[in-house]
Amino acid sequence: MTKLGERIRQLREENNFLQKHIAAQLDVDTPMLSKIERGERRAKKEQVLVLASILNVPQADLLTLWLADQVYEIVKDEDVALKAIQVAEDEVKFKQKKK
Amino acid sequence: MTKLGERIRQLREENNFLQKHIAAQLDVDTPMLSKIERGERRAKKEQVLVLASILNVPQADLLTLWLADQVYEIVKDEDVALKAIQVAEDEVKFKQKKK
DNA sequence: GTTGACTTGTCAAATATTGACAAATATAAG
DNA sequence: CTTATATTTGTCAATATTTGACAAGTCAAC
Repeated sequence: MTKLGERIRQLREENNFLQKHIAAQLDVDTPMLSKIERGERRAKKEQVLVLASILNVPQADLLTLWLADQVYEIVKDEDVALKAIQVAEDEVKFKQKKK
Repeated sequence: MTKLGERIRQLREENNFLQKHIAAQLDVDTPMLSKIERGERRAKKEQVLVLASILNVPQADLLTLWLADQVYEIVKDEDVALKAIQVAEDEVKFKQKKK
């Protein structure tokens, strides 16, 4: 289960959309959307943006979940997961300052 | 430049080892080690463990940098980088609690 | 038992990553 | 300047991973 997939499904159901409907706009078949919702496949960034517009939420919201899923996937089985995330976070903060 | 690559080079120079020497123990050629040090190629996890033992530092230290590099690579160009990292961090913390 | 929504499994095609090599550059020594 | 050693750069085929598409499956409502 991915954060993004869960959120997409939640929003889709709130809006009473069928997978068929969303999938068509993403230009994939329903099995693919099903897999994205269940976290079996990763959406493309471009698809995340389209999803945000279909589901009427800010792009940043879904992009955040999309990235968070990828980060989590990398560290999830590691003892040093938290430490690694914090090192990366520090670097992001450092680079942002410089900008 | 990656955190891991910089650290490897630093440790290698502190110990006066040549790339040739380290590369042999990693079972790669020196161009490959050069690229790992400069962050042009990613080391395998197994190689990171060997590096820790060659360079006499705790495995966790290098693994942390190795993971942090990967996390940073994912989020580095994104506006929501920080938020995404924090979401992932929350999930790591949550899962750790459950264990 | 037919329909509609969704899921599962499989596969080849597209894409990305890897390791190896030759060649280039850099540095230092004689 | 020429040689020797260390490191870097560029390229390429081999390998691995990801992707999209399809057929077939489950499940629930009717």
